[in-house]
Amino acid sequence: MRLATWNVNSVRQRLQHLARFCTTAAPDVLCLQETKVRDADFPAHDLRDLGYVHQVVHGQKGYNGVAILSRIPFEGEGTETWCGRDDRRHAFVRLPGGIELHNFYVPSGGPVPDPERNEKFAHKLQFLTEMARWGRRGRTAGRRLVLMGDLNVAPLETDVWNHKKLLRSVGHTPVESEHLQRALGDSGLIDAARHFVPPGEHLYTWWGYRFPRSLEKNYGWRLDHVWVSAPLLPALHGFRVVKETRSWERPSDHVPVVIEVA
DNA sequence: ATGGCTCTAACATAGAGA
Repeated sequence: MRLATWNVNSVRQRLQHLARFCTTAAPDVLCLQETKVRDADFPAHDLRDLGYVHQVVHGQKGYNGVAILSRIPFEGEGTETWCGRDDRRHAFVRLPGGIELHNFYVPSGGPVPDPERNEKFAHKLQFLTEMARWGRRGRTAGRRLVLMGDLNVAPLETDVWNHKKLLRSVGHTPVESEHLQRALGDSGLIDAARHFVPPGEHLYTWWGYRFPRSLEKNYGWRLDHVWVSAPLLPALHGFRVVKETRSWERPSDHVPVVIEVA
């Protein structure tokens, strides 16, 4: 079974790219973030035509929004809200074989990495704290679980193109990295990317629009993550960042991440 | 210290992304 995650930065703007990606990479299940559309306007038919007839859609007008698209029937599905808000940032399904798949979109955190001065940064830290608590509740022990999505934190030095330069930039501050690593550690989940790509090697999934020629200069960040539980690790056979989508015409700033689970 | 670019909502520009 092939699972993918992709922050598409508007599902309606990215339909051609989704068709191209799904035709070539052929994921069985695809987690989307930043769909930016209310459920009534979600392009369900276009995605059904690509073979993704099973869909969990959890969106809102203009911002946020997650969806899980699948060729494989779900055995269960749901959504959750976080930090006492109605933001659409989390959906999950149960797949055949008892695999629990969670799709997350963590808040970006605004421009200033100070929770006293920036409410969005405080919200981000609170979200990561709630994630750590959520993962701890015996949710992962002995279970076949995959957590994937745009977690909006690049926790390792090699997860950004210039560690020293970006230490005070939101997404790579020590407090965010600590929060993310705590959520990972407390959950007992394994960072699938770093299972395949050693921590000493640079690895990115996002190249910003605003920095001139960020892709050509490879000024990237690893913001999109896949975590798997220990019982699934023997079945985890492949990991790939599909960087080429970033050079397609009018791309998302994020690229897909794909794993294979036997 | 700031903005760079892209998208949405709604029709000119402002907010969000990270």
